[in-house]
Amino acid sequence: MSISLEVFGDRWSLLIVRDLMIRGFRTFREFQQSGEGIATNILADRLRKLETSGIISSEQGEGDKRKVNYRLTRKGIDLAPVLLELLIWGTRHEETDAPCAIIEQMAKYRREILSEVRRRWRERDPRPLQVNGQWQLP
Amino acid sequence: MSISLEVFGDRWSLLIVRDLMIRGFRTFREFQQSGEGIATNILADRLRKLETSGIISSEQGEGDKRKVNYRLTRKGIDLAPVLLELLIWGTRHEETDAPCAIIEQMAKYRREILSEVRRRWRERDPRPLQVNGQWQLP
DNA sequence: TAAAATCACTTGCATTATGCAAGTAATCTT
DNA sequence: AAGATTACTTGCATAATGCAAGTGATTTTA
Repeated sequence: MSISLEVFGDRWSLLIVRDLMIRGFRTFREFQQSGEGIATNILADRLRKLETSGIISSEQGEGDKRKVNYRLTRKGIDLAPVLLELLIWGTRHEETDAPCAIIEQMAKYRREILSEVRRRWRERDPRPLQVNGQWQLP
Repeated sequence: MSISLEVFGDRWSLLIVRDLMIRGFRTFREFQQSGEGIATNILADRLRKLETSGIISSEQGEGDKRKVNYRLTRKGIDLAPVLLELLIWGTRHEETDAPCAIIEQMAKYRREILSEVRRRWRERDPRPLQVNGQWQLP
């Protein structure tokens, strides 16, 4: 009934979740340089809040100990259907340059996309699922 | 690919959309008194922005000319799948007091809920679809 | 039919959040 | 050993939000 404000009441949090889920981001640096233009203090704050609310987790990078790897939790990856519907909606109503075929494809292959999102999460596959608008399905 | 910031980058807009979609809200007053605690200036601003971005429309109330009736546009009602997935997610992960049965029911009856949401929108049926957590399906 | 109430807002101001640039500590590379 | 990289923090200006009160158009009440 209520809507989680820690993810949806904020300008940046959902973008972070999306980048973890489909762009394969892992580190602070990747978020910072992604071109969205989030300030580093805000990024740090949002990562902290997402962790506090159980949507992401963090662990020190193995190998390079400076790095911190962020990852969606189970609760976080369960946002996949929400995000997918949102992307379909956005593609349908916002992007004027998206061909109808792509929209229909996304809607048609919901299941396949979702199962691939989940597979990559489970197996910690870091490859981005969407590369300039194209879904990388198996 | 991108996420609409006029709806999802903000604390209030999505709540307004939800209230239009499943609580059957129509007027300024209803939003204001809904208990969420939105300030009237912010409410006015968000309604204006949602209208500007084509998600809601407004018209003068017939009968009482003081009233303004807000309504989702086609673009707005197309957010139904997003919102439903979000409610399912929220019920599953936030509300500790929600029985599993209700979650399963929501997930199972996606289609029915969506088609009822759309029917009520088409026919301008003002009854709330959810009354204290219970879906009012036909 | 005049006064009070209702409705959808607006205005002014204090508080809070955000953005920006610079800085820091730990680790890693050269 | 010096410089670069990483994940942040800090200080401060700017923008957004919240609060209380006010406005004008209508509608209801006495």
